[in-house]
Amino acid sequence: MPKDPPASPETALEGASAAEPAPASGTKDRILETAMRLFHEQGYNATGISTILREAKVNAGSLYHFYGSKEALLVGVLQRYVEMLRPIVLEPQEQATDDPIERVFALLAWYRMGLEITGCTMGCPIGNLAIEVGDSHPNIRELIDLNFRNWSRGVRQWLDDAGDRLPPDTDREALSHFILTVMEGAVMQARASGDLVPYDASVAQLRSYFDLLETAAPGGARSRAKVSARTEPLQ
Amino acid sequence: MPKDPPASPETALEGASAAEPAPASGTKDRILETAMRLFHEQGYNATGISTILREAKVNAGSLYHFYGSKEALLVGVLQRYVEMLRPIVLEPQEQATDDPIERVFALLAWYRMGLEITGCTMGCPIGNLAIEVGDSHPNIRELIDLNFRNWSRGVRQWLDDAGDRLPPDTDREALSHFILTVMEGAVMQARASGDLVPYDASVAQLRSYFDLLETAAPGGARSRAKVSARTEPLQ
DNA sequence: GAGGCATTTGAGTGATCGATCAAATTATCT
DNA sequence: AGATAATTTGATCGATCACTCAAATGCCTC
Repeated sequence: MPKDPPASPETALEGASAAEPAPASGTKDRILETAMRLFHEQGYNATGISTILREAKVNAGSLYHFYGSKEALLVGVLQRYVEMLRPIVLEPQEQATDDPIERVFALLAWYRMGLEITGCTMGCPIGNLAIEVGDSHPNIRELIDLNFRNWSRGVRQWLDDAGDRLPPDTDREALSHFILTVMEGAVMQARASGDLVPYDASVAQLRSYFDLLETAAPGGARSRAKVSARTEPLQ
Repeated sequence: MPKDPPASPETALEGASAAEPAPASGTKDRILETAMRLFHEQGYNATGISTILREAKVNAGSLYHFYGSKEALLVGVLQRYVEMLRPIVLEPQEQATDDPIERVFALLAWYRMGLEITGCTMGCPIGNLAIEVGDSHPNIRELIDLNFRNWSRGVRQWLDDAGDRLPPDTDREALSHFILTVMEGAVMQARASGDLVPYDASVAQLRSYFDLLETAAPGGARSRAKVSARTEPLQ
């Protein structure tokens, strides 16, 4: 059973503020968090500096004192996401369950919660930026890639932890990329359709894939309780 | 063996122009095709009307004679994509192979070609718009969704054609959404990483899933030639 | 409390945004 | 040819864009 209900994706961001020893102003953090929220809600290009200034209650000079340009602000946002990945995204799932494979699906359920709360309007902030500004400047693309690679590496650790529940020749590196692929693609489709049906369908297919993999693993076909009839070995 | 090499995703667009009885000007088409290309290359928000005007060699008044606003132009682009889906995207794969499941992977190989040609800088134009402008206005979201639903429906037809090569209780509707999910997510990751590795990894995992499904199908484990060791029933 | 540095103020920069419109031109039809 | 409609021209609109900067204010140390 779950140990601890993880915070929703949309409320989890605030929790990362008080981590550092409160370095003076707070203005810089307010700018960063406002930019993070607006970039997520509206996208990077659609978010004007003036909107950030208004919502963060900051003057233009202050923003440009801390961040030399809008792009530098984006870099700051992406660096923050790198910092937040483990404590906000991965660790809550590790708290939620000890089962390494269930952690994968707990993570997918966490993103589902983000979709549900926003009525399928806001997707993965990194994925959004990957598509909108992914190839504008090299260091930005690399920061987005870093977020993705860390995400996949975290999932990959879980897959490694699953041991012989997966077939020994399973390409766990590829499988971890695949899981990120499924999450991002499913979120995109949920936003386009305006409901969670395609998201749930994709997660269900991924679950079916894992069931088949576990059935094929040396651990045996009986390791999991509810394996659908179609995953039985030949009758 | 393949019957006919399908045109690449990046050159296929031009072929759809001469379909109609050449209705006068050509200006409208030139505007639409230029907008289609620029939205794909740069995104919707990052593309200025002035750029479209310059590259299409058209004056502002002409554009606004045909399209009342930038958003109306986007609607025109999305409608064009709806028209192009079957002749440009789906039918070439049906020409390429008769095997319904191989058509799925031929389609994925087609998108891979688009990534390869552009050096992993341009993704799926619909997916890009889904994320960037997906929830700006309802009719736009619906047009994007229409593109996705038609895409999935086409794939779903192939899955139906596969008959008993898939387990009878397979949720083919969900599986067709899943395939779109994998394509879009894999394209996103390829753009972020700047190479095709995560794309190929995701497609390989999807292939592995299909192998497992086919093995579990009543048609039997021996229907396909090269099934990896891990897909064997219990040893 | 004086000096020095970080931060904040907020008016203002030129550039570009999407969009407008009257006039000129071209095409279509009688 | 003449009338009517469709299309094209291109200057121009106000709004907003990302951004600058000199001056004012706060904060810390000595």
